[in-house]
Amino acid sequence: MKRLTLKDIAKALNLSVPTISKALSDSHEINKETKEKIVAYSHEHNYQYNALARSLKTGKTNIIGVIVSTISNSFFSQILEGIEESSLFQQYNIIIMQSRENPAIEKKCIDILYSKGVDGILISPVSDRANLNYLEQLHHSDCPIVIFDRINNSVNTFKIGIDNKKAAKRATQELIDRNYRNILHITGLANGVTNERLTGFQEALKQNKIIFDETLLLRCDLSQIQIVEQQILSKLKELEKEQHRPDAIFTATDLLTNRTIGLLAQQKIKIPEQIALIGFSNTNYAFSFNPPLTCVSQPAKNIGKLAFEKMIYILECRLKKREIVYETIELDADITIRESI
Amino acid sequence: MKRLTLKDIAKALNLSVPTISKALSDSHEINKETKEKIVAYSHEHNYQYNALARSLKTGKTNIIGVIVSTISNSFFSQILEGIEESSLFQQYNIIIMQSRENPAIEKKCIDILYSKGVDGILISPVSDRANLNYLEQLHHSDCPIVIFDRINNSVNTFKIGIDNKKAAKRATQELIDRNYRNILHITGLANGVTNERLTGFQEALKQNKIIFDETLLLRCDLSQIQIVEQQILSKLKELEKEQHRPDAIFTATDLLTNRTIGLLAQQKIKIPEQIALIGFSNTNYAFSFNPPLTCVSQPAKNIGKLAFEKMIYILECRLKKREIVYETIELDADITIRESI
DNA sequence: CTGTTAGCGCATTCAG
DNA sequence: CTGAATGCGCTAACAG
Repeated sequence: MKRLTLKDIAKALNLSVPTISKALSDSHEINKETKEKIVAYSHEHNYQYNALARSLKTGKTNIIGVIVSTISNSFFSQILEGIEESSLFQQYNIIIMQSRENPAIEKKCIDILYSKGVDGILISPVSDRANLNYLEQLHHSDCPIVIFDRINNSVNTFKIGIDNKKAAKRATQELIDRNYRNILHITGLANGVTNERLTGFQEALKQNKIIFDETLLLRCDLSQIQIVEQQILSKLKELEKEQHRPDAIFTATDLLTNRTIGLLAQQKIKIPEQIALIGFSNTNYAFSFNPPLTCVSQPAKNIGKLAFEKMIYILECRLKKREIVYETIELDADITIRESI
Repeated sequence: MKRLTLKDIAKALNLSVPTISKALSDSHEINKETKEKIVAYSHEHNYQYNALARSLKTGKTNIIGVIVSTISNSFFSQILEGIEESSLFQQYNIIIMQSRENPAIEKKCIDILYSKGVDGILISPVSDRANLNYLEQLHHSDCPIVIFDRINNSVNTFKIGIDNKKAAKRATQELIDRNYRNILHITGLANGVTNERLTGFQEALKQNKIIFDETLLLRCDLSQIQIVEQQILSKLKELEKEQHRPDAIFTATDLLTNRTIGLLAQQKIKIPEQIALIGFSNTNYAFSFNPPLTCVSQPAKNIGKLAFEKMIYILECRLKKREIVYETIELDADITIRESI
């Protein structure tokens, strides 16, 4: 069984191709009875229009490309769910690609999406530099870009994320309010998001007249889980040895929070009695942790939803030749108090 | 800046469109120097071929469609990661869609993917019936199908999943070996996968001469999380009241495992001292749970990888007009022993 | 109301 | 080695 085309239907019903096309798009130009005949036939034979041909003709694919670093990261998968949900609603589809924290792969993803003729690209960029010029250039030609999550850059478009500094500051303040003073901050290697969180952490300390202690800062290489665990463990041991055990830990990413809680359990260090823990975490599992985790969770699904909606807005404006005023939207992250601090 | 086409390049270099086309695909027909000139120009101006036009011409999109029920479910997001990884390797791209456990949406997803001209579809079908005839029909025409995860159906194609009965039987046996006898099985409403797990559970009981007790079976409506929690709670209370508290729980899905562990903590029921717990769980977080969770975890990423590879195999065979012998591959699920039983 | 013509961008004949 | 002609399936402009 080969794929049915307008031509096939036209031949079968002794009509012309454009007539079929118009009938199926419910044009008022077509006689009611012929229309019904055509619709009936095409339903019966399960006609599906060829989106490639249509897009080639119309210049519109109704596909939005999405680039994240890792699909299975729960933060991103929640964003993706938000995007997918909105896209369904708007008759759009999405192509998802993974940049794997690698600028070269990211470039390739962008190129592929562009060659597929996506109507726009939603992206959480790998780095603060790398492909940003390229994205800017695309955005100002025929492929609009909306940036989410990692919004600390100069691209002139819509950017949706959270106020990381503020969220980190609040989390730190929660610890300080409970009289924790020696707070170990565990974060990733330099990148926009974690840097902002570090700043928030430091500001909270300063505001409370606590002097920032370099030894209470650990930067982990997040690319390999074993290295992360090893780094955290040796930091804990180092501090232990110097009789400088922190009374609380603030972890800057989901992964770090997760591993830290597991490692503390393994070392039989009781949370929060011996060390308190607050962290960024976007899993639904935080309440099942040991103990139930107090955490900062980002409105991930909503970030996805907003990013998608802004894209649609751009596409509409361009269609109607309307001026666009870009904004950067920083949503608030929730702090959920449970039992770990 | 408008998109560059072959025509633009041809005009700029005073050559014809076919010459450019051939040069860029590195055809031996083209003179080395002209080729270099063309390649240089197209690089400099960042030419990206129009995949729509190419696909329309060649009849191949190099896109594989993937349909899962929910992207953010960690089991599926791991499968997706496996698929994406393999697809990158093979120069394919994937379009991911969510069926949301709804046959009507599933049908729509299939139609959209077909209309986009995907070269094939990987799917974890919503139900054991619903769209299976349709899938079978597509598979035998021009859009091959590979089924993963929910493979308990009669479609004649490659099917990749795990042996659910076997895995459930092993998990149950682990409990029995530790002398738990009153085991509560919490599962979803009827579907292929959970039914098989139930069968495995019952077989293990039978083999150990334990009589299956209807009151120790709870079927939850997984579509709403609140309902799930309420159902579990009232079951626990009911059993409590009848002085029939189970000594162990076996949960059949990731979601159920997660909520159960949280609820038990909330009710101050100690695991495993008061009730032991083993469950299907595909999160990386199991070891951070309260207590670290003994669980059955499926080789999700590998399921995705295999499903994709089988699809490529089908496409190759069809191209070379080779006979295909379909198989159903049931991978083994690992049981990781931690501290909850 | 229906049909004719044209062209989206590309790859694939086949001439020259 | 290069170019002219053709068509993938569809829609849009126009003619009848």
